[in-house]
Amino acid sequence: MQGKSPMTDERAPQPAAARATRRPAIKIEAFLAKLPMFGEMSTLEIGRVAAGTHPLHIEKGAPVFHNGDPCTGFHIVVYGQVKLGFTSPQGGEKVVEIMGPGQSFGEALMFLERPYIVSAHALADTMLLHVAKHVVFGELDGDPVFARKMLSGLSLRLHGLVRDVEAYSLRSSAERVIGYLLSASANRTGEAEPQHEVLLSAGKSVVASRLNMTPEHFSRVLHDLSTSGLIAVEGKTVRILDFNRLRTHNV
Amino acid sequence: MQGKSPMTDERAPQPAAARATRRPAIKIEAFLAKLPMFGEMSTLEIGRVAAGTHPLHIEKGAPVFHNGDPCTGFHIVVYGQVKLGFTSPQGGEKVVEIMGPGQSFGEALMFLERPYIVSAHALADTMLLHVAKHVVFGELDGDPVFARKMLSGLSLRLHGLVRDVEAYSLRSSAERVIGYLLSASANRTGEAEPQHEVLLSAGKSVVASRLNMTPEHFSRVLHDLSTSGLIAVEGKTVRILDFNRLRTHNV
DNA sequence: GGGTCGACTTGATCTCTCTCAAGGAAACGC
DNA sequence: GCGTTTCCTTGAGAGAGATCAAGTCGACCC
Repeated sequence: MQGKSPMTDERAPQPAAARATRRPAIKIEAFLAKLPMFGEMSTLEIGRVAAGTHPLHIEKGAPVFHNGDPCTGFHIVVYGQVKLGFTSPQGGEKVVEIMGPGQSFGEALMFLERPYIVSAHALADTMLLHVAKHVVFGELDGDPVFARKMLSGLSLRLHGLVRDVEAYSLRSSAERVIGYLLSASANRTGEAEPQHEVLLSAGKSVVASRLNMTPEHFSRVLHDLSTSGLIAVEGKTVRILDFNRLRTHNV
Repeated sequence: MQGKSPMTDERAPQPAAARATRRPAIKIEAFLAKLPMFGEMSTLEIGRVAAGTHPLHIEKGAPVFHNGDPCTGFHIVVYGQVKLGFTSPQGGEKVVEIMGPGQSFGEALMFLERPYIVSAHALADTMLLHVAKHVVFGELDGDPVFARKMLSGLSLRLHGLVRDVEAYSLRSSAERVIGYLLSASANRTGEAEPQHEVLLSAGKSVVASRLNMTPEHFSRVLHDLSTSGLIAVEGKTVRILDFNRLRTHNV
């Protein structure tokens, strides 16, 4: 669920002082070239894309954009973390996705030429790249490989969303929590052993909202799973004690 | 929510006898050319696409594909109606989308090269066109306009799904029903007056599942709205009596 | 016409999850 | 160190919606 960071790891934050004073002066071209989306582009193309790109530094808690803002391109996370979510008129919030380094968001809206329907906020001090719409459209015209990658990217997002809809509709909260833990523990780099230690990708309230439940209920589910000896929770770290029983746990 | 039919209207079913004996021998090229997706293609291109297309007739209730089946292309509804949904191991079902004439489904899976995660069943006697994957991939390479349309199509689907997630998470069932009625009543052809009569796009149980609620509960909500004088239900027809009060109805 | 089948409605009850309200506990600032 | 703030946990109660079980209605079929 969490992308692999090509530049930095949000899980090992630098001291606040370093963050505030020395912002890593990244090489945009080099960064872009490592992303799957631009993976097979020529240096010429990468250069053109980089020219239409500008960096954004967003402080923890600050918005990247709001529901209703016009969309002028899409964003890529360099370091830090961004949450995408809705706010209901009554004050409720629902987190749709948590994006980490190397992940991008806002492509779909860009193609639709509509304003955003979600808002985005930084969960940590974050650096983003904003890629202007016209650059993407320009490259799309001459580069079928890029078009294919873009299509794959959107399809993947769509696939994930459909899975979410399934989870929200057909699974109980406990099942969603278990699913989250198992997928977070899955080794991203291949078929290897799943990790026994899982680090929650954000604060518990945010994860709870992502899983469509209240923080209170999330806390209780975690507690129940601990009591049953399936996991052990310590802060943001969850140790999975029994994969098999966790997978087959009834509610 | 329901696409406009370029060929026929599923809401005015022909007599069963006619359906069974005379299947309209449609001209594939002409049909494809009317779809937004292929709208600006040359006759040459349309011809190539048509050559990679084959028609499917699915009886009411029969499956188009199942969860887990490999994906060899995507489908377009010519006439009839198809529901996309999950089935839970415990027997529950959740309808994700109801597709009518002119609408297509399965593109995302095609780009991902993964098996289906939903299943598709015909809700009426239905004709589909199956467009082979390789044809799409071929045209994509040489036709940036087509690529753009494909990207728009996927983005639109993504957008709809995000809206669904918002509705499931932040809105009550009554609000979802109201939202469904209002969007079904919206005049698709422009900014004109909304329709006062809405025809449910499928049987009530299917619509209920689409809205993430049980048939019983859907029935009760409809009943309540009727009692409040906001709508009048007669079979599959819902007459909207008071748009303003319906829009602002509290729960 | 009566029978059967499927779709819908209505009622009674249950339960999962949310809400509200406090109480800890770790993180941050000074 | 100590207060303050923010985050998380725990408890008690309420509510939206699900489930289970009949019952009604209309369409279709001999």
